[in-house]
Amino acid sequence: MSQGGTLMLPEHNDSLLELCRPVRRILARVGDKWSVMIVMALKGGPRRFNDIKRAIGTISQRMLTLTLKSMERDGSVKRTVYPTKPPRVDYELTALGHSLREPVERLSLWAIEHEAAITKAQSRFDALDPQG
Amino acid sequence: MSQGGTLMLPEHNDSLLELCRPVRRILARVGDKWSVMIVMALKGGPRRFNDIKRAIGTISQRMLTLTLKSMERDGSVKRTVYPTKPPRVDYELTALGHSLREPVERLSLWAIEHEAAITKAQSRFDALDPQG
DNA sequence: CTGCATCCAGCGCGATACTG
DNA sequence: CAGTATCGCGCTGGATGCAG
Repeated sequence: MSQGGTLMLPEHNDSLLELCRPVRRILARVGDKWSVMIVMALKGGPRRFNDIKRAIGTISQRMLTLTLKSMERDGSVKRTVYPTKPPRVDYELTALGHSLREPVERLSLWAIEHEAAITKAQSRFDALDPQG
Repeated sequence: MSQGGTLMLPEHNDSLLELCRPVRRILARVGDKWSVMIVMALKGGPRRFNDIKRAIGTISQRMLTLTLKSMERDGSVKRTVYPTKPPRVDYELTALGHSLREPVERLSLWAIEHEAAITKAQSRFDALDPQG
């Protein structure tokens, strides 16, 4: 679905807020500190653990492991172990993971487009409301 | 921008990950526990503080205040005080706030569409990996 | 190379009580 | 009705060390 034009969410009644729970669950995943970076890093195809780690640069090993595992649990990342020596583990987006890319990139574009406006609004706000 | 078809984010090189920082900042906002629910609640027009609170139902007064304030700071919510007695305060989405609705709803639709698949993937994963 | 366990600091957020 | 202040718990996430 989500064909061409209009979006089909209901108006602001309370049943809408019921819908928000799964949405929130997902957004919490996507909005956590690293998921989006990982989606981006895996955009071009399979990558190895330390390759991803280097690409992101500032992520700790712990958080990379944890985030990858929860994304694997969600079914958006596939983990493949090659029993070589030393071991090699590849991660890649599943179909579900790739389908997530589009809305995520849309939100990313929004963020990039409006970053300046937001920063400016914040400065203005902080000027009027010194440490409020 | 974000005209019709394809998205224009760069491929998975490292400069992309630079872009991720502002994106992450925004997603952290959007992905926090309440922002989306508030965007949804304000979708139809201005609402009063306790009206929003009732609509969401489970939000604490503290978090509603804090989230509204940070959204106001971001420039996505406008706060209007009517000096009546008792006081009345309306909150509404600004143009920026409304522009956020579209990508947020897109992600919401994704979440709704794929919730079942995700839940199923999680069950399957948990079955294979008992409390791992 | 990959990835788990442990320890620990910080803050997100809810509960509660109080003000104009 | 709208908003602030305080307290406390639990989770997030970084650092470090160990193991296959």
